[in-house]
Amino acid sequence: MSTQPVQPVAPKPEKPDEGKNRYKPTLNLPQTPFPMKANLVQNEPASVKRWQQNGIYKRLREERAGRLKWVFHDGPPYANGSIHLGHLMNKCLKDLVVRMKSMQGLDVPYVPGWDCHGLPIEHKVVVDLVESGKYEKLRTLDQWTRANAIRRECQKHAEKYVKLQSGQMQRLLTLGDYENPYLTMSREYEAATLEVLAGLLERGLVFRALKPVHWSVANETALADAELEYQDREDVSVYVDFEAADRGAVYDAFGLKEEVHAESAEGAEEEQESEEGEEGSRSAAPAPGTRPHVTPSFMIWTTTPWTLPANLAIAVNAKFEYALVWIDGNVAVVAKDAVERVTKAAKAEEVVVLATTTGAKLVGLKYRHPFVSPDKGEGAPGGAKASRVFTVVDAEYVTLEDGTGLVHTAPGHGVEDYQTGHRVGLPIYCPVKGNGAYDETVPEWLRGLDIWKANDLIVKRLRDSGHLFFDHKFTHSYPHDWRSKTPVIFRCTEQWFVGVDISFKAVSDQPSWPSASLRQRALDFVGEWMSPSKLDDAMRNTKVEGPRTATAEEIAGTGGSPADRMFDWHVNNQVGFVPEWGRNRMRGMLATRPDWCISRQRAWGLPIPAFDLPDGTVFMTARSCKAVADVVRQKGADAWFTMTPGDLLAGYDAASDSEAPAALRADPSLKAQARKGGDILDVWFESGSSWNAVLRQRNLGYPAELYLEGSDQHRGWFQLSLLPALGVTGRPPFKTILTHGFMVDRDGKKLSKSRPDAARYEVDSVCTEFGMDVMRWWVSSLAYENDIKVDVELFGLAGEAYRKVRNTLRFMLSNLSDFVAKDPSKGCECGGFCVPLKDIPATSIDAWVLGEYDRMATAVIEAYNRFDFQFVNKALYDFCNETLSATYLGAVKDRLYCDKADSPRRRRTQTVLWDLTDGLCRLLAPIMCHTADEAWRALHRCGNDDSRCVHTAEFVGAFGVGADARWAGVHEALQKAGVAMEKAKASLGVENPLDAGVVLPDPEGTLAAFDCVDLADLLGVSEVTLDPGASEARVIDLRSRARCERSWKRDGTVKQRSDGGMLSDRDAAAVGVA
RNA sequence: GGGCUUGUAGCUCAGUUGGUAUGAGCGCGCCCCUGAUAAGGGCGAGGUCAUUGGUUCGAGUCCAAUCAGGCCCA
Repeated sequence: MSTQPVQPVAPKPEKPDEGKNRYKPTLNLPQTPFPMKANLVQNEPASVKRWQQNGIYKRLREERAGRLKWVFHDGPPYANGSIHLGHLMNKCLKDLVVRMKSMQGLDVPYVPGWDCHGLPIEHKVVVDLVESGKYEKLRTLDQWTRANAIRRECQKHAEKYVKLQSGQMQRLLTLGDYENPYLTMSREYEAATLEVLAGLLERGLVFRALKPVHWSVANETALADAELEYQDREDVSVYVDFEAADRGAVYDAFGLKEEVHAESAEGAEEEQESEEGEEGSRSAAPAPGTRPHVTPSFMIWTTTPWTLPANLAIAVNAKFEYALVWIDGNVAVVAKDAVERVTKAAKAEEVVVLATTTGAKLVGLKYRHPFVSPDKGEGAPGGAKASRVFTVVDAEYVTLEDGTGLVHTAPGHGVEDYQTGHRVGLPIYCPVKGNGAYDETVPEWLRGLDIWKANDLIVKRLRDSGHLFFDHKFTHSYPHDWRSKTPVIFRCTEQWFVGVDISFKAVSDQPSWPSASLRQRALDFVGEWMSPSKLDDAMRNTKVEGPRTATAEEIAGTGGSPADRMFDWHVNNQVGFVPEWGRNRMRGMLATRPDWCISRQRAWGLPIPAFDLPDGTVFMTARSCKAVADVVRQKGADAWFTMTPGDLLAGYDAASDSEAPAALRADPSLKAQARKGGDILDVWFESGSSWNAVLRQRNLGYPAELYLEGSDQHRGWFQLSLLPALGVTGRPPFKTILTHGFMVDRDGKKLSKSRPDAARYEVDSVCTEFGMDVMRWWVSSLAYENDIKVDVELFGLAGEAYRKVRNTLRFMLSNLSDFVAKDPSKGCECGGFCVPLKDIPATSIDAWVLGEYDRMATAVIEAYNRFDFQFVNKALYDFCNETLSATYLGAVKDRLYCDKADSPRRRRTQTVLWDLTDGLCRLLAPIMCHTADEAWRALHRCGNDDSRCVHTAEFVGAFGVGADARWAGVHEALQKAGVAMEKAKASLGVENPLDAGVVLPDPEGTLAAFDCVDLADLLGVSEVTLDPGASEARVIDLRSRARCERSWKRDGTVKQRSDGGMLSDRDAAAVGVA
């Protein structure tokens, strides 16, 4: 225990004016049921419930029916797992857009949706089935029944997460048609997606081609990246010499001159004889810079010798330097920087670099395949021009980290190889069948052989023929099929594509369509980058266009006609981008994107309605696709798995379909013998069809005004919506694209799920710790176009700002407890205590604050319309903090408290407070939906049964009370006086402003037009007087003057009254004493 | 490695067509009020504008390179 003596606490000296509180009961002190503590955790869900019960979304749509339409379209999140902070921000930004447009009197439909198909769900479901042992049973079923069983499980999974996420998103206080969301797995949606596919087929944009995919030999199926497991595996690494077909050309490329001397003729003969190798005549290395009498080779490296039969090219990097090296009697081309590594590994003895050259010089040189002879019918059909001769090509992806800098290229067995093959016009050759055995196009000794067994055979063959420079076994990480645990291979399979460079085919209903390709059309609509000033001009000169359902003039009574201020990024028929640099980004991606592979070999998705005819032709036309779409609309995509081809095509008349295969047209009954294809559509095709499945199918309006997603969607949803929409409708599905950035941690690094405090960043957790209105305030404060830093500290900051705004509202409400308003928007002429706004003098402090509101609200609405929520946030905060809390409310406190309750001056101020609170709640409503509604309902005295709601109201852009233009000068003078007051504190010892008076200089007589009591109240002093002769503000110590016991002012009128109290004239009148 | 993009006070951000950083809010420090009170108000301190080089009479602003991040590709 402390032994320090306890100091007796001296009783506080009684203040001289003990009777200070004597008049307190006579004051009009603030009073309100609107609590300081928000208790958002309980109250927000209550608001959500009330909005749901009152059907706010539906009511809003009904009230706005006939107004100008503004269609926002939601990109579907994936129906898997709980939502995270990224969803929170994304959905809140969307909600801000929907609400702020709605509050400008526009009709803004918003249908939330979910992406339901796809691998992540199927994968999860199959893992669960395997773990529970049910999968083994499924294996015994046929392909279609098994798929159907898996699909049923997937559907249950998707439904579960749609429900979960829907609840979570509504907890974010977002407003939308949650009763009728769109699901990509619903029948109507699926049918609409197939109609998009049919539209593309009609224009001739869909085709079938080979593409390498990860292939499981064990299960004979294609695998997605998520289905790969990396395991260690021992393989053979081989360095193979591919002989040059024209030795002279190679030496020329290295700048080695033909040596002209006596033996040259003889030497030439020797060369011809030694074609098969010089193993017997190992000569000494020639001097560097001289041309050896040996045929050089291109040395490649591979760890998959089984792909060598499919070799169609050697790739080099044009930028690298390559060496011509003498290695123990052979001459090989190897990247200069790889020479030492390669020869050391092979323990070569004599290594001499004879010359070097750039990769660019090697491009176009010819080489011979070591064992494939096209002239014997081996190899790719039409692959080699002459016997065994192939070409060296350039490829940027060639590196020096492994191998020789020369890359064995088999377009049928690798993604990069495929792209290179595509680029230089090689066939996509894959001599390996689905079961992992070679087909009939390989050399005889390999035919029918399993590729893994062929590895050793090929190595032996190369060694025997002298083409093997070096080989060794090594262990590396290699992809395996997650289910069978067997190694996967790259294998070309037939896939469906949407071609981006195909000219459009004319169709009957749009005969005049230009034939430009999808890529060209997309680039045209994305357009060129615009400088900020050019963009500004363009926007100024562009009038709003689109599917008007009402003219701007028809939007009556929307105060200040927001339509006049409508801000449209969509100009010159080009898509608008927010931020503008998105245009460049998208442009670059469109310019370089490959054809779109739209087929997948899975069960959980929308089937591609293609059929194999008995003669082996694959058949899918626009009309057959539509016929299946009709079936899907009735029965869902499951019909594909349960119905027969004949039934699926029952509504299809092949005889009248000019696109149908000839055999089918001749004999339409063949369709009964067709076999259903096993491919499903890429899920991106489904979400990329939402403009049709949602906007057009539900008659919401097309195109959408805005798509809003993360910037990753420039490649994803934006682009993959744009392409099909252009193919089918000829127009982009959106007028403007808005992108936001991604969340990073406090150090600007990518967020990791394993961060130690991850639990605090769960959506549920931030909702409980901070409340959604705080989180929404945080979202509105973000510079969302860049990376977004997330940190609980920042949420705390948002919480403080929230409390500031809340307290400002509370203070205003608390001063309206005795105020009865009668719809001030109609001029306050009927009953109530409202003072008509037109009666407010321009020089009054009330006119000033209304003028400030007009300025703020106008700027805020403009900022809303350019999606600059950060500006909105700041403007609203500053208005609450500076204009109201620090300035106006501080100044009018005295009259609110001390004036007689029904004095005209007090009622005037209350009128203004009422209007400000009402207007402010509306402007805040898109951001803090719960609190704005809570305050607005408190203002309007809504009881529990009253369904009125701020969210169906509209913004008040301006009250139109002109404030005197000289107010700016007044505030400047007051600012200076404030600084003088600070100084006076020290010099005069006046600490309480009410103990002071201020003499303001007024050389031009400007201030004389204003009420000195207003000025005194703004400064917080007891009295302001003017001095036209002064140049600086002067502070006067008024402590010798009597002080009003009620208002504490020393205004010079204070004297003893009939009740014995010291009161000023105003207070005496208010209390009713003489 | 490529395309797009970010880097201004401790923190979040303004900084218009190049012309001295009047920067703003929060936080921090000092003070006032106690009739907005787990509130309200006033004043003040804080920055070599990521680094380096260039263009210019003059650069946070234009150009180039570098460093550290982000998204999408490879």
